Amino acid sequence: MSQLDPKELAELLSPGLLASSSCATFAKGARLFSTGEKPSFMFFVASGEVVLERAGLQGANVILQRTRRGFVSEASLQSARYHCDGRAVVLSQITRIPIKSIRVALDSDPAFSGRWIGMLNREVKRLRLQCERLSLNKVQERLAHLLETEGQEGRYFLGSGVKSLAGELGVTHEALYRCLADMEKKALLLRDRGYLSLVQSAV
Amino acid sequence: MSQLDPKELAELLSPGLLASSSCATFAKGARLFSTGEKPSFMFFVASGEVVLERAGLQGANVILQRTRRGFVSEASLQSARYHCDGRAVVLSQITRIPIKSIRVALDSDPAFSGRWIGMLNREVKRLRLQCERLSLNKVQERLAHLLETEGQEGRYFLGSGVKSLAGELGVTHEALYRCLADMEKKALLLRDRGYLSLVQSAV
DNA sequence: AAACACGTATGATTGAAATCATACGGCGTG
DNA sequence: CACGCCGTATGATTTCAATCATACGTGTTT
Repeated sequence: MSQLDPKELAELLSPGLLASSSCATFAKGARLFSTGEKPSFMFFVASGEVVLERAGLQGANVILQRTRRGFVSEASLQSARYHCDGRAVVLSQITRIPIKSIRVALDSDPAFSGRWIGMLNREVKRLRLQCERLSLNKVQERLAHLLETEGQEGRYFLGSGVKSLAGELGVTHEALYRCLADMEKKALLLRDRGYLSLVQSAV
Repeated sequence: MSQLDPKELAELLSPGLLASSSCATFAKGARLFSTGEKPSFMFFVASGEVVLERAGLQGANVILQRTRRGFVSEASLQSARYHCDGRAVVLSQITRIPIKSIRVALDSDPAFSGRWIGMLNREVKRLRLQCERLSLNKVQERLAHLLETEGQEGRYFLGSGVKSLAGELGVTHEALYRCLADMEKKALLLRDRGYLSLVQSAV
């Protein structure tokens, strides 16, 4: 889930690891892995969008994470089984790196394992921010928080639609549509070709 | 924030690191660190309770994390500045490990850095679970999820009171009091000397 | 072309938690 | 001891999001 771009992926991995990795295309809706499977690859999303989801207690799927660029399920490195499903929600380019090779590299290449730790640290921070966001109780607050923390200068790309974003924010799509319409009407938000931009002094 | 007990701390650290670490007692309310400070220690909570908090947009403090046992703010390892406050909410025993020593050990001891990565992986998983929990929209669901995922066989220790737990669940203390009373009345929950236990078939 | 699925969008109703208010008991302190 | 502070606890009211319903446009499939 880290916010790495492909260039950063090359910087993170050692040349050997980069060589042992392969690319694959996943169609919209395709599974990367399923709950209970034994992890054998680390997945890096180069383009498209992948979600981690779990069946909720009442049957509704809960999105654990949504990744447009970066690693999916880093923790699978040391897990015997997946604890959630990984699925591409749009056509996605995925780099797959054998987990075995990563384990070897972590053991033998201190520089690489330092970079790996840095990636995990950033991920921990990101997740803490997401927890903070989900503990806000108004849709508008959550959206503003997302735009402030995840956007580039308050500008955020709405890749795979409002419904997907609603899931990430932990609200229904209806509530998010209303919130977007409200904020636009009040000139707190701009929508422009798939981008959301926060206008000054929006709370 | 990892769920390590003190024995696990000794297992995680190398002997040299363990030797360079020191213990300290923090009074209720005492600051471990403040936003903007330069990190110089890693803090491990041996007993008591520490929260990471940030001033919310409206002034109310948002709890990013609550730790009764385990590391606080692992990401400070590579951060120039703290991005939140660390505070003991009850009298706490804290082990402090110089960040410089940890950096040295990570560079020179592959076995240690492997254990460190494992700790970070567990933390990432824990945070994903917390996000999942916060995306549930009923208090009872969040509480049940907490007890199922964080408790020992559905048994969860209510260390520093209901108010603190309410903050962690992202609900008001009033709502949590009502939820506890309701569930007790319906015999879905047992409260016993500071422990919460889930009775079978509670959703 | 017709039928369909799906994302977008908005209206009406309901329900649950936030908010505001009040009260009680323990604990520490002047 | 009396006072205030804080956590606990519950009642009353408000508010906001969930839910249910409907409609429109687009792209795909038959």
